[in-house]
Amino acid sequence: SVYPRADATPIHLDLQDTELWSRFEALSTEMILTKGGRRMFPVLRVAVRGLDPETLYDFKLDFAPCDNFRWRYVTGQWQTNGKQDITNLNQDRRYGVTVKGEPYSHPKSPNYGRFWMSDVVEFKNVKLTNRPNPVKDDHIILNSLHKYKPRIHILQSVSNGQPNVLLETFTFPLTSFIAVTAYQNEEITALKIRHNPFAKAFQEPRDRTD
Amino acid sequence: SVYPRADATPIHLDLQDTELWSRFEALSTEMILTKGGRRMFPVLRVAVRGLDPETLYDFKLDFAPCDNFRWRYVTGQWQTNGKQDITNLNQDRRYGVTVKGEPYSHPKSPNYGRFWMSDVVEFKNVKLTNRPNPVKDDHIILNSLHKYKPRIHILQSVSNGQPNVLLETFTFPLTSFIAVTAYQNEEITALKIRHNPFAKAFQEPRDRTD
DNA sequence: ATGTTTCCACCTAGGTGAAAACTT
DNA sequence: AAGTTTTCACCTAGGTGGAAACAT
Repeated sequence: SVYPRADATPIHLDLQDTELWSRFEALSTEMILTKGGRRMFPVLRVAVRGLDPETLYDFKLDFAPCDNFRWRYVTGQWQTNGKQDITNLNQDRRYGVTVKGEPYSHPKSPNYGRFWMSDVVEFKNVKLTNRPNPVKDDHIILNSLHKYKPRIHILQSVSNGQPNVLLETFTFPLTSFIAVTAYQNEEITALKIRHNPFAKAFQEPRDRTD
Repeated sequence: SVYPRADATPIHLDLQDTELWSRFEALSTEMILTKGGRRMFPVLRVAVRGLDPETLYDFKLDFAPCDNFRWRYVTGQWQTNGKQDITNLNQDRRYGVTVKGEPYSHPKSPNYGRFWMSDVVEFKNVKLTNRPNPVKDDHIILNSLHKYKPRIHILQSVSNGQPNVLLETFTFPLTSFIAVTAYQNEEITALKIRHNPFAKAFQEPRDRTD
């Protein structure tokens, strides 16, 4: 049995770190794919409002293709190949156009609205890969040199053998990116190194004004 | 509304690593308390059977006092002080005799029976402390030189504002221990160093027969 | 030519018991 | 004397981009 929403408050997700995302977006964000799976940086983080505190939800993440092109980086610019490439798309009954495989389920799913709203929800452990059949369920398969936008799906968790109910899907245009196996734009590399603590080995000392 | 159990299958928890626990138990197990919280070693791990796959459960862990004594280690033996010490006990309406504070909630709670039964449930991140008011909710307060036995509580997660229903409590006598701020029995220290990978710095090379 | 894979040094993050300092 | 607290070197575990090797 599905719990009806207690009220008509709209569900609202506030993307965090918008200033950082904007700096990447201004350069065209790139995300690395590896066989073993690579985390996203920046991490997709959202503050949540408008859930029923006592209802159970799943949070899921996937990546919708922004277009049907293959992209290339030439003379400092991202360009499309000109021709469409639809071999990597498929249609999912539940979520619409997306990529192969299941969406990534936030590891705290299922949980109550009260929990999801109590702190920023972050997808820091999802890993992007180009391996066709990843071993772990925290891996999402993407195609290199294709452009994607992250989507968060909120489902009402009903169980009792019934499929969960998709309540709403949120997309975050500011966080769209081109998947790559090696960084193309060296300004992107520099921005990753500057802000990702795990890349500290590559930081050069910098003055305090930036 | 509470889901009735689908059948009368008894819930069953199988303690894992019983051989290792036995070796500690034979020496009287000790667990370290620190201000910042210390993990247990060995880790409490159980295989679960008999849950309804589609019903939602919480798994909780706490520590029941084995007695009302304060213990001391003299001339290679653990002895009671002789006098009772009841200042550190209190009574909890839901769980019976236990220690101060809330039980530790397994971080995957709430989840479906199907999930809990799909793999061994391990409480590797719970931390034992003697700090009166721990900052984190993964800390459990114990009293040094007192003896405890771990208990796992299985609750049916109902939410909708109602309190969860305690279905059953399991105790694991083989895993009982005396809480200490420094190891007393050097054979316990040696056994910890031999089997805990984080203590590898203190391992001496040993032959392959043990 | 273009794109991918592997291996690596160098980090983050945090779990060990030892030993010395401290408390009562 | 007995027990606690702090600091530390040394680990586990795993996330970075670079660079060279590899593939097509």
